[in-house]
Amino acid sequence: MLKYVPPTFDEPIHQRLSDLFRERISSGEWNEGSPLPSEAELCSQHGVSRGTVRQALASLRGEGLISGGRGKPPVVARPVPSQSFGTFMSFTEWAHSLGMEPGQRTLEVARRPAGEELAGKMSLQPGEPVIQVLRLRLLDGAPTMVERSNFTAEVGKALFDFDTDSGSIFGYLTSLGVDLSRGRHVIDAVAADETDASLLEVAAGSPLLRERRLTYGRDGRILECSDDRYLPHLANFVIENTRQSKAAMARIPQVA
Amino acid sequence: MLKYVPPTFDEPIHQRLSDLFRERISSGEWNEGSPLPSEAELCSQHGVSRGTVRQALASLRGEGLISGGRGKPPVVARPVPSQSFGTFMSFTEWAHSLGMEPGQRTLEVARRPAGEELAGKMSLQPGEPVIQVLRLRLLDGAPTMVERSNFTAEVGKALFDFDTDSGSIFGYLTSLGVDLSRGRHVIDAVAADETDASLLEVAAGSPLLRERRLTYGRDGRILECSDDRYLPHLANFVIENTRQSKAAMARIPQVA
DNA sequence: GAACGGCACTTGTCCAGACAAGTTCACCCA
DNA sequence: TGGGTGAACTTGTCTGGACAAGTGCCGTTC
Repeated sequence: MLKYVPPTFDEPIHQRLSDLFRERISSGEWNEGSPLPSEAELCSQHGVSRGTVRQALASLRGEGLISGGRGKPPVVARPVPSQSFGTFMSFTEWAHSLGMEPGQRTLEVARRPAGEELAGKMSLQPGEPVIQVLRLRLLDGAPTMVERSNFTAEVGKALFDFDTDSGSIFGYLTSLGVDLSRGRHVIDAVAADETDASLLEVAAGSPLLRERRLTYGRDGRILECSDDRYLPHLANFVIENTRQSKAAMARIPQVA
Repeated sequence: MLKYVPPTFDEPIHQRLSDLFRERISSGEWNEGSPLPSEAELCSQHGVSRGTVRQALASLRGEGLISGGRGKPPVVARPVPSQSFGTFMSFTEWAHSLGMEPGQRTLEVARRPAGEELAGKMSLQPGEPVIQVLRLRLLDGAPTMVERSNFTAEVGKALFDFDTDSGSIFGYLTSLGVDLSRGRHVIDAVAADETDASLLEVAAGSPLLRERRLTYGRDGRILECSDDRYLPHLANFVIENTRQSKAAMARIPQVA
């Protein structure tokens, strides 16, 4: 075994290794179905103990990136659809990840007192002010989604200084240091109302794929409550699950 | 440290421990926000080495069930919505998990040659036989979902010996040793056609939440291709994601 | 040429130890 | 009484070792 290599950049070795292995997989250097180097080789190449290599590999196994059993090195598993927090939460970032041009047309930015229902959803008092934004979102110039967002006044006031036609509210708030930390998404279907129909250029009553989202800050407070309505032929949601790993998703009987 | 306890039931100790810990969390014995016993206590209680305890805890960390850092024992994290493979894949199992009565009415079980499109989806030759099942699914007697399933002939022929009005095809095939191993689900919205509308007792054109599923065997072959259409006020999908952990889900631009 | 057995190699499990980094509590001093 | 320091305790990281279970290849025998 080669000599001990101390951690650099304050990151533990096992994390650096797992990051490196992830990169090798995503770059195609280690491609689907191909075996990884043996543990002994990895220990030798990186000058670390077997336990450290195994810890890095365990992390990849937990993510479903590799699989295998005794006697043979692990192989790279089938890619599982997943998206980073930012790509999933931000339409703009999503469009860019597709190599498509995001667009937006703002219909309204308003400060209003929250009604009973909205206040309940956002854990606010009825009448408490919220900032509401209504936008049409486009992909490569095609109307794709109607977005109705409600932000707490504290967070949303910054939007009066932001050109909501320029792009991602998620990205802008994040750049201001707003810690948007967790999302909860409920997916269902609705009929296009008059506003939806007009903006999306479909008949009133057409089925739309609806995603209702609550976005939480680090302290668990709800910062955003939104309702996005997609043309279903332009956007879907895909998920995979296996016997070995639970999907962090559930089918629920009624709207929360 | 106490003496070595050999594994029983062919399951490694670390897995037995992580299963036990999961049970303690889901039963509420270790409830949200409360710290776990220290590693030293767990080692002592279970008569195992610290490495083994840490391996079990690492598994729970990877699932997001516990979190924490140096100097303090981990705490139980916020519950994340998730469902087991069986509960997500099987309407019957899902209903039972809700404490609701599942029901089904079979409209048809037929053996037919696969058309071009279906054959393509199922990696079959056009004209190759498939077994098609059309059923209405009910929750507590209320029409909830129209299910159109297509099985390979090899798997689906068993259904001619099964009373499809009695319950879960997924459960039945599994009991026959059919290894239904992985699912891929695409979620969108469609307008109810005449059949849907009539079965679900809604107006034609009403928005339905559609889940299209491919079910794979262990060897990666597609065994089932189905199209489930839910009344959106009776069933939704919920998912949560955080900056720390990717959701195994993606928004995609078009139907695969 | 095919089948079987043995051996070398591989991964999976579990143990033990050491050290670093972080937390908490008790005691002492101002 | 309050604040600071040190020690005990806790988790995180890394090392090394041993043994079991599984794989694959090579050699020998039929």
